[in-house]
Parts: sequence; structure tokens; C-alpha cells
Amino acid sequence: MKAEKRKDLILACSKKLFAKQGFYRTQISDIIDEARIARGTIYQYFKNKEDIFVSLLEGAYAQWEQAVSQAVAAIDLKTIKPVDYFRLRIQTTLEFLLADPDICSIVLSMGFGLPEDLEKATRKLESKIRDIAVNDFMLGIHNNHVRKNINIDHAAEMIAGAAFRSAYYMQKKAKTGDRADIDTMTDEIVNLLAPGIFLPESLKL
Amino acid sequence: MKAEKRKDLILACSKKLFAKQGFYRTQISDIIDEARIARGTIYQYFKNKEDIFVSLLEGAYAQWEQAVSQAVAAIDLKTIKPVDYFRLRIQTTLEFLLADPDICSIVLSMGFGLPEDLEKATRKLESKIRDIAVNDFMLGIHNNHVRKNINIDHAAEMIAGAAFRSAYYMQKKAKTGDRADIDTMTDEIVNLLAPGIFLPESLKL
Amino acid sequence: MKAEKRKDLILACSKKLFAKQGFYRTQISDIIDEARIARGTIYQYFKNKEDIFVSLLEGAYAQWEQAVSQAVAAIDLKTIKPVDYFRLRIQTTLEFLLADPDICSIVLSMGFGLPEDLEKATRKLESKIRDIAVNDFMLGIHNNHVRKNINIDHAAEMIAGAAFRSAYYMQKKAKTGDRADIDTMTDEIVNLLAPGIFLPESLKL
Amino acid sequence: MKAEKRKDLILACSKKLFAKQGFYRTQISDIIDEARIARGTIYQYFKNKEDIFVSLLEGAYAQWEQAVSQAVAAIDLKTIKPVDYFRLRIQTTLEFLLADPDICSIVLSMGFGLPEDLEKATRKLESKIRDIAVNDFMLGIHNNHVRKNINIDHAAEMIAGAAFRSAYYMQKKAKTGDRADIDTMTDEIVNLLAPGIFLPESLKL
DNA sequence: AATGAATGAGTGTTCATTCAT
DNA sequence: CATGAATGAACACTCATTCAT
Repeated sequence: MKAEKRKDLILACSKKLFAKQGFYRTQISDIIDEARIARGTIYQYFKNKEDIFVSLLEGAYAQWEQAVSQAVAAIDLKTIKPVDYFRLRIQTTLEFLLADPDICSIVLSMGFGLPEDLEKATRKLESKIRDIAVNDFMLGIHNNHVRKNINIDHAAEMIAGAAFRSAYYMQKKAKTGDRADIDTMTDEIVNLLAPGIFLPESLKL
Repeated sequence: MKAEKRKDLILACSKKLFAKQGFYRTQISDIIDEARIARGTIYQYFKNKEDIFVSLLEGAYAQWEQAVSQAVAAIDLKTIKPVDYFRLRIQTTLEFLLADPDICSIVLSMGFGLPEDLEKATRKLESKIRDIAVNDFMLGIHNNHVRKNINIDHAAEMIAGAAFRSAYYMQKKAKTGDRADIDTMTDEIVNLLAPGIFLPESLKL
Repeated sequence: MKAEKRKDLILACSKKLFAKQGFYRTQISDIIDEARIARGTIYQYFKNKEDIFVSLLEGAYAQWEQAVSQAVAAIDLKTIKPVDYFRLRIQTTLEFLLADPDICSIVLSMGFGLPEDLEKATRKLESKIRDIAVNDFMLGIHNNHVRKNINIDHAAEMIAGAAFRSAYYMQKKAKTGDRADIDTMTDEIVNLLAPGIFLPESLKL
Repeated sequence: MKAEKRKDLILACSKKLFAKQGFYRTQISDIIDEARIARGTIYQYFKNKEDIFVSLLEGAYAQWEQAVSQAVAAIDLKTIKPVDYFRLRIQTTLEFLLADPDICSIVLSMGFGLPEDLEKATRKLESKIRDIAVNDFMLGIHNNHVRKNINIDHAAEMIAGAAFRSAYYMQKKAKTGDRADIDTMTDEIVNLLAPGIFLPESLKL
């Protein structure tokens, strides 16, 4: 149990540093200073610096999956209105991203200039968010709630972009991430995007 | 003139490499191999590696400003319809980003993990796009075309995100960046966002 | 007694590894993996890695001394013929080296690139073999069996070299080290060297 | 040309250090101190530490081949007596080993505990000497100069061992390596080994 | 102006040893 | 006694930058 604590400590400190300085500018020295551990200790828990990074993102990915499935479990899919379903998705995503703003920064800011493995890990979370949006769109079109001429992939891409950007915006504006802020932010996103997505009659429900 | 050629060569090669591999993974060795020049030559034209990066982005920024002012000069601000003005903005931005997909990659992907100076240079272009959106929104509200309860900053942030993401999406989908692709893409963005921005009567014009 | 077992286990595993990989490439991790003990346990029985190495060689040295004295005790020094005495020396040495091929590898292959202490321990066995050869030569000259113009030191050096090399050769050729192989090998060494050492009349005895 | 000088300097200093301390105890720091160059300079000429080692041995190997072919070119193979041919081989080998005592130390002392590549490079010279001995033996048997019941491989192994050991012995005894010393040493080796190799009538020639 | 050999501070990683449990 | 997590000095190697030619 102590060991797990240690590993988590390293992950927590690394996350903070990666978020602030990125992968390359974060040195092993920074991490051990932050975690107040010895140089060698890191290598008892992680194969190398890349391994820390990948572990971090995979942890975040697991948390995200749990958050999404919890959110869906809490609603009645039979009666929920399309726009409210959309709103819930946005809200869940924002909550998750703001609960872990460092991961949000890392995913947002880590670019193409990473070794293949890290790149892949970084994009996994993003692409999963996109995939869910794609699924929702297909269902919405099938149920006659979403306009038929929408380019699903492109729209999903833009919505993912808008969500991440909003989370980034909240951080930048030093929004606290509490319920009120998230609700306001969610409303703004929904107000901006819903009219372009849903058919008028669905919107009026 | 020979000298200017040389400088441009270095910039062109660096841009390509920065776009593909990022700032940190791109080594001076890569650049001199690509440009087929000697190691020391680089330092005749640039103070250091960061200087190349900043020059690159400032060049892109200058081009962007020119593109934007040209686009505005070409239209009649008196008669243009609000949505068409919006469409033009999106189109100009997409054209610019796709004319220089490497710069697009760099701006999109270079994250917080850069030295302060580079970070600033990277964000400059992005923030300028945002600023113009903010101005347009304020004008639109004043002229009663844009709904009044919009959060201008946040909306601008999301639109910038959507634009960059769309350009990234086009690259990924290997769209050629020719007129037809850009027009389609522009329509999709406008169709998604315009209903959430403009008042119904403006939209119908 | 349990403790002694443990110490022997560490020595046995270390010997195997040192023989295969040498001193520097053999890590403490390798030894504990091989011996299936905990990291710290090693330091309960040995001061450090060097101490294991020295213990190993000193054990081998003790065994060698015992083997040599046993062999001499078994013969009648009064009646044995000079060449047979030589043959016995070679045989005893080969038997010993092949009984413990790992030690043979270690002594043969561990070179000058060791810390002074280890170097000394490694050479002790070799030099002892040489010393005995020197003594034998002196006796042989005194008794008029060995040609007088022999350079004793040099000859002893070469004979030691030949003996070790033969043992190495046997290992390499996957000779089993059983009696028949050793006898053949002994004959070959004696046939090669004896004519150059002994006076013709001694040889004919 | 300057560059070649530099490479040779690094090789010379490394050779000295490898001979004295072995591969593992010789650090890059030692080499740069000895050669009075900067850390990075080494890596301009060699891929890594192992590459220096291998280059060293391959250089020695090339020199050895040249020495051997020169020696054979200088004699009349038709008229030379078998023992004199043997003596010439021994002399050539000793001359070579003593001309470069550090290489001699390295080959003699580097053991099995090296990475595969280094091991192979180290053994190459040794095995070449053995191969030549094997060839000579086969010729000698065919011409009825060498006794037929000799085990060629084993004898070659022992002769190689004796030769290297003799060179090592000369170094240890601080023999100067000049002609007189080499001649004496050669005679001693020939006197010790020739009677066990050649048939009596060949020896008397 | 152009070159590319030389530089050396800085980096991730290893591994023998220690010590609290 | 046995354990194995923790340690940190030591290591090979990198790479942006300099500077003599």
C-alpha cells in the first residue's frame, strides 16, 4: 500500500510539472525535487520518463471512462430530451476536464512533436471524446432530432475542440470549477452549438 | 539577396521539421541536413534555435495580417449581410491556415511546454484570431444581428478552437486545400455555428 | 548450518554468473535472481560484490592446494619416473580445472582490468601453479633429468599457459571432463612439452 | 589530416587505458583527461565506448596481418628448414606483440565477461594466430616434418597460449623488446616446443 | 560569408549499497 | 536473520553553441 502511495506521488508531481512545462522541459530532476524522493526511486516504479507520461494519460483515460458511464447510468434514456442529453454530455466532459485541469492542459498542449508512443497516448482521450460525439450524432439523426446534412466527423471534431477550449478558457479565467461556473459554461456551449445541430422542433421540446 | 535566400531556406526547412517533430525533437542537425548547409551557417542568420522558431511564427503572423486586411478590402462593408461577413472570416482563416499547413500544425500543437518567449509567439496568432472575433461580435451585437446574451470571450475562444480544429481535420483527412474543399468546410462551420450566434431575423436575410 | 548453506548458495550462483559474464557485467540483481534471495541478504554474508569474488577465488585456491597435496601423498616419490611425475602434475591440474570449469573461466578470463584486490586474488591461483612448476624444474635440474639451459621462469610461465589453455580448450570442445578425456589431453600436453624439457636419457626411462 | 590525428590520439590514449584498467574500469572521463580533449569530441569520431574498443582491436588485427605477410615474403619457402620456419613464426608473433604491448595486454586480459561484439573482436586476433598455427601443422605433417599423432587443434591452442604468455612475461620482466631479448625469448620457446612437434630427423637438419 | 571540428553543461538512467520493517 | 524499497553517486551520451580556418 505504501508502494502504491509512492507511485501516486510520483504521478501527481509529474502531472503538475508536465502540465506546466510540457514533457521535454520537465526533467527527472524537477520531478524528484517536487516529490522529495531520490533519483533512483523513480525507476523503481517506472521504466523511464516516457512511462510516467503514458501512465498518467492512461490513468486519466480510465477515470474519464468511469465518469462517462456513471453519468449515463444516472439518467433515464427513455424520457430525456435530446438537447438535455447533449447538455449532459457537455457537462460531464467539462466536469471531468476541470476536475483534473493538469491533464486537460497536457492533452490540450501536447503536440505532434512527441515520440510516437506518447503522441498516441495523448490523442487517445481526445479521440474517445470525439468517438462518443460521433455515436450520439448517429443516434440523433436516426431519431430525427439532428439535421440530416451534418458532417458528423467534422462536427464531432469541432465540438471536441470547443469543449477542450472551454475548459482551457475556464482555467485561464481562473474560474473555480465549481457547480455554478460549470453550469454557466455548459449553457453557453449548448446555446452556441445546439441551434446548429438540432432540428427546430427538437430544440423547442 | 543571396543572404535573404539563405535565411528563407533555413526558415522553410525548420518549419517543415518543427511541424512534424515539434520544437524539442527538432535538432539543429536535422535542420542543417535538410537545408544542406553547414552547422555554423545557421548562427549567421539566427541568434539560436529559439530565434528560428520565433521568426517563423512572426512571419506567419505578418502573412495572416495581410491576408485579413486584403479580404476586408475586397468587400463592401455597407451591403454585406452579417452571415456572409461571418462566412468570409471563416473562409479567410481556413485559406490562410491551409495555405501553410505546417504553421497550422505548429500553432495547433505547440503547447505550454515551451519557454515563455516561444509560448508567447505561438499564442500570438491564435489570440489575434480571437481578438478579431471579439470585435466582430461587439459590432454584431451593436447592430442587432447577434444575440445579446452571448459570452463574447468564450464564444470567440470556441470559434477559434473550431477553426483551428477544422484546419487540422482537413489536413488529417488529406483534403487538398483547394477551393471546393474550403468552401464545403466553410459551409459546415457556418451551418454549425451561425444559428447559435445570430438572431433568427439576421439569419434569414 | 542454515547460514552456511545460504552463503554457499550465493557463492555458487555468483560463480556461475561471473564465469559467464565476468565481474562487471554480473550485477547484484543477477545474483539475487539466480539465488532467489532478497537483495539485502547478500550483504549479511559478504561485505560487498568484490568480497564475493575474492571469497570465490580463495575457496578455489584452498581446493587446489588440497588437490595437489593429495596427489603427491598418493605416490612414491622415491620410485616415480621424472616424466610420470610431470604427467601427474599436468593431470592433477587438469582435473582440478575441469572439476570447476567456472573457476577456470574466471581465472583465465579475468584480466588486468580489475581493482587491485581482485586482480591479486585472480592471479594467486595462476602464480601458485607457476611456483610449483618452478620448484619441480629446480629439482629436475638438480637430479639431472631436466636440461640445464632451460629458463625456468619462462618455461613455467609457458606451461601454466598451456595448462590453462588446454582446460579452456576442453570446455570449448565440450569435452566431458571424464577420465578418458583428461587422460588423452594429459598425454597430448606431455607429448608436446616433455621432449623440450627433459634430457633424452630421462625421457627414455 | 588533422581529423585523422585526432582519431589516432583518442585511440592511443584509450589503448593505454584499456590495457591498464580494462574496458569497464576505463571511463570516458579517463580518456578525455588523458587525451586532453572535450567530452563530446570522442563522439565525433566514435559511436560509443565499445566502438573505440573494437576500432582498436581491428587496427591491431590489420597490423598483425601485415606483419605476418611481410615476414613470409622475406623468406625463401623452398629452402627454409622446418624448424627455422617455426622459429620465424614465433619471432614474428613476439615482435608484433611486443611492438604493441598494450594490445597484447588487452587481448590477453580481456575476458569472457564482455558484450558479445567486444568478445568477438578480442578473440579475433587470438584465433587468427591459432589458425595460422593449424595451417602450418597440416603442411608440416604432409611434408613429414611434424609427428603424425599430434592433435593439431590442441597443439595450436597451446602454442598460442605459450606465445601470448611469453609476451606477457617479457613485459612483466621489463624486457626491453629489443632484438636481443626477442631472439633469446624465441630460442627458449623453440627449444621448449620444437622437440615435441617435429620428428627427430627434421630437428637435426 | 561559410565551414565543421571542438566544446562542456546538462540529461536520463544504472546499480551497489543501506536500513527501516 | 531476511526483506526489498530507497538511495544517490556515477555513468555514457547528447546537442546547442562557438570559433579558428
